[in-house]
Amino acid sequence: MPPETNDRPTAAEWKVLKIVYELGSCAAREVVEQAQESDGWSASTVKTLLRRLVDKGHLKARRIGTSFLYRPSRPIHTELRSSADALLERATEGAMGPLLQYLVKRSQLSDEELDQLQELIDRQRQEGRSDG
Amino acid sequence: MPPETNDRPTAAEWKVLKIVYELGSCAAREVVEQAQESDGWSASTVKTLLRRLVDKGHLKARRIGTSFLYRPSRPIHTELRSSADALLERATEGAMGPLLQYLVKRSQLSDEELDQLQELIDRQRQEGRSDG
DNA sequence: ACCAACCGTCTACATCTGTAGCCGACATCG
DNA sequence: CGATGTCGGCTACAGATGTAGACGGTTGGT
Repeated sequence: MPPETNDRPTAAEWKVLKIVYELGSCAAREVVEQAQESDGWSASTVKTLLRRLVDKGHLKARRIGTSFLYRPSRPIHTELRSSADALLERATEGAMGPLLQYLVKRSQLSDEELDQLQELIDRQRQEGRSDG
Repeated sequence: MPPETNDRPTAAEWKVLKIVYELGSCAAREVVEQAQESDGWSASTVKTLLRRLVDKGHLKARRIGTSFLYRPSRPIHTELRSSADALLERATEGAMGPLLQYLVKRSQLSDEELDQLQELIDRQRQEGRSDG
């Protein structure tokens, strides 16, 4: 099993990575179009970023005739957790509470998601009690 | 008022920035000590990072005799929100729910923080209803 | 068979990052 | 006053990043 590279995507790479996540499985051209619209990048730029993402292991490229079909190597949750970890490392004692409030506010969660978060919070209270 | 530079701290810079946040207001030497312990960085490296953080506007340096007293330019929440924004930009539709669960789990919030988050969630439900 | 459109590859290059050595100024201990 | 330790400043430099042009192969039309 080719090891999951752990080199994180850079900011620019994340933009195209996100596009691929949204498109699912796609050709370079589709990504180029999207990126051109949203960021004004040239085709070359996008192609370079796609290549680097493949090199780093975030994308898989499957050859189809003359071109490639790109798709994410891992579920987006895995990638996002990696970004989230950076946040956890940066937060000082007591900073996560307010930060999470900020995130929840801006996330516009659905009722269902709010319910799930709610349940998790209840569970956390339990654990907190029994844990010290 | 000198404008808040919007150049975000890099990963390495964040490490020393965090140390300064934890120490409050401190001399370079204290930061160097901490960083040496936690990351094995040379004094030079830490000094470079401090300087860059000052250049970018994340730290203020006040001259005290021959040396400097460093302190954060803004509350850590402001800096963290900036990092959090990156996360929000990266998340695709429906990805924030699970991601927030992950963050809440790893954050080990206090009962008080859990209560506040809870309240916020309740408020969010209200808004969601009236908002569509 | 030829030309246009398209595709991925190679190359380029200014900047930014990570990491650190060396130096001169000042201070501190004798 | 001289030796020694500190401190910030300057310089360095390899590797990562952001951004893109040029090129050669292929394909689809005519």
